[in-house]
Amino acid sequence: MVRRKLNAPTSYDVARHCGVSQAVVSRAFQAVSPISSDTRARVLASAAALGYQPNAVARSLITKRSGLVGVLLTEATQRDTPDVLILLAQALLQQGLQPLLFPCTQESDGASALDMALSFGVDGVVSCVGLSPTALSRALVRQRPVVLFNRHSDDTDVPQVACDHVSAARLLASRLFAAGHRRYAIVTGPRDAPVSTLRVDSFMARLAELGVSGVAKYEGDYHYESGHAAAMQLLAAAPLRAPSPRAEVVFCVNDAMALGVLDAARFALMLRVPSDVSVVGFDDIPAGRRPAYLLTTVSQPFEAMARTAAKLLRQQLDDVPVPSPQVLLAGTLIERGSAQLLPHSAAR
Amino acid sequence: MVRRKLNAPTSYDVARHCGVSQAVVSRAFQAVSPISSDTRARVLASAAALGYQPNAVARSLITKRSGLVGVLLTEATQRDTPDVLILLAQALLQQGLQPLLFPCTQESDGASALDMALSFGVDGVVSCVGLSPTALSRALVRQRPVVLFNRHSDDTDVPQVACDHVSAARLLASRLFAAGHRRYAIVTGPRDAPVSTLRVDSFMARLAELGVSGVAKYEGDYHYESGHAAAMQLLAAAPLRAPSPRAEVVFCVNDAMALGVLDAARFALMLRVPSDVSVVGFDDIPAGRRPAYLLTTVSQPFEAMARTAAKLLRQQLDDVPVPSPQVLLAGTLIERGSAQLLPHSAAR
DNA sequence: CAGTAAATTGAATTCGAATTCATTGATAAT
DNA sequence: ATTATCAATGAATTCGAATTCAATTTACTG
Repeated sequence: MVRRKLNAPTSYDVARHCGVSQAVVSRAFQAVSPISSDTRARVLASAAALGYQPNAVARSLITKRSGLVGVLLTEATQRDTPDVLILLAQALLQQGLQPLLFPCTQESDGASALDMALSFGVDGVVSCVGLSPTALSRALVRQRPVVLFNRHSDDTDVPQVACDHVSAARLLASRLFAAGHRRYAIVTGPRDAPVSTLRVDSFMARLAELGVSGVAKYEGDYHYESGHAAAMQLLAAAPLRAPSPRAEVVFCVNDAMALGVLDAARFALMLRVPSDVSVVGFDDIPAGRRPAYLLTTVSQPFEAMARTAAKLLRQQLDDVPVPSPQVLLAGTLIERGSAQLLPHSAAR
Repeated sequence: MVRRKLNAPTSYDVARHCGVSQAVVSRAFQAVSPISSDTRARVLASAAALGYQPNAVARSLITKRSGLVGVLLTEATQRDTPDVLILLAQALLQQGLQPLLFPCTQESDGASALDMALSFGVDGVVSCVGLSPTALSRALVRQRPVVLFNRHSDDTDVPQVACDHVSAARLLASRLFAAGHRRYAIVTGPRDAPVSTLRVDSFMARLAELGVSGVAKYEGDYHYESGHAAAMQLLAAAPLRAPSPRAEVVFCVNDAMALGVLDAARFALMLRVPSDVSVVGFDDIPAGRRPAYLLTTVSQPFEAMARTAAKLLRQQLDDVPVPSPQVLLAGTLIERGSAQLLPHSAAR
């Protein structure tokens, strides 16, 4: 029986076709290896004729390098910042790494996703999911670098790339204060969302430094609807309590909720934005850029973050020492119509 | 020297620890295999103690099954319908398949991405990218099933899952006609975008059947801005040519452009929607649902499509014959404020 | 032209789990 | 008691490419 077409040709098939040994075929496909350029050309010609491509599985079994990178992400990552995934994928690809996806339903699934990724032989991991120290160490012990993406770990040896939520939130607070605002409300994310907590706490801390107190809080869930609901409560027409007149500014920890607040304010509460109330968000989602919203917000530098994460991974894989593994990239304040960030006098 | 911690424990380590042979360890990790439940328990205990997990690379070398599925997608897929990727990923995961991503810059990169995927040992492929017959056959010859996602191939043996763009576009045309509209304009996607062509042609064909002619066309590029530009030209205040008064309806082949049309109409041209002009889109992106837009559109059943694609793949991998591999799933017309789809009398 | 260094090549081994096949032990049937 | 049957186990082989090491060829030196 002739070799059944079913299986892809192997290096032995090429070797036979070309009249050399299998070892030579293998060498022909490596950048640097002891082989004459003449032989290499002949081998590559045979390979092309047979439609041979090296089997990545067999290769990675012996080299312990697969070229695969596990990408751990939550549904939330994908829903709130859909760009992240494709930007990460492209950045990894540019470093010659294939992204292998591990969507986690829960933030707590991270550990098992990581183990799964390791069993698939990934060379490293980019995690948009929080990872426990023990889970992390399982990867690190096996020399599988992990880069945290917009997640924090107390282990300072683990490279992290994140938007500088703290500075951005503080700057936002400073600017709003400078623009004259004194009464604030905040729409937070879920209680256990680390990024939300970070943004809220930093914003509040800065306000406190500036002497602002009595900030109203509403716990949202990152979705548009909860922003809408928050506005209905926070900005209700008749303030129930005398000491808390309506907020002048609503800071939402993400844009989706900010859009909900905007719509509720305008269409349900008949408030004008920004004259009656200002609204600021965080993330710079496309919808917020449109004339219908013109949301003032903070843009996260996802592209730079993705590139940095991929580069950090590449460096660690190449055993290049990573000097300062904790990279915080500054977000950009984007002033549109929904809130003014500078005093009138300061605006040109 | 003790076994260096570097490498993960292997089945031999477990075998030694447990006092059995490597073959037994292997068997303990398979669902059906000749092994006593007692031995299996002991092996699994040892495995847990050592932190052993079967090495998926070695396994797939011998079994020729990796549990990996190549997901081919273009940047456009990700940009225009970001949900698709995560829905696909989750659907595949539910079938026990890990998505390995291959983002293609060009629609024409599909073939090389497919080859790459094959060399990584994927069990099958879901392609959101068009694939040439020769590329397709390379996969099929090796028994790697391919499912096309929202792409068409003339090869009727290749399973395809898609939104029924034709029916949806025709229905949209019928409904708009029934609502009394007679003057139409269309904002298309790029000339070579297959999905755009399909939607436009079907819409036009139905209009032609209904006796409508003189439909204005504008070639957009799927982006918000081109919708805006299209509206500025199509709906310009002073109609330049007598025989083409302003369109009553603008059909955009995707929502992003429809939002551009809406904003241009309202904010730049000071037209009221839908009384001066109606706007319909296609895709049902989140932004179109918000009070600021209320876009009438067609929703693609991405979740069902993703589930179907994953199931089709699973079935083929399990050698279950796939009866009718071409699955068209109906889109849903969603009437919001930007266009009326039924005659007043028909509306309850 | 002998003699050594350098460049190529091939045979054999390796990676880790799955699987075949022969063997052992136990149970059931006669 | 004795053979037939079956379940459980282990030794050895396999998957396909990379790599080590020895063998061979080629090139160069004095």
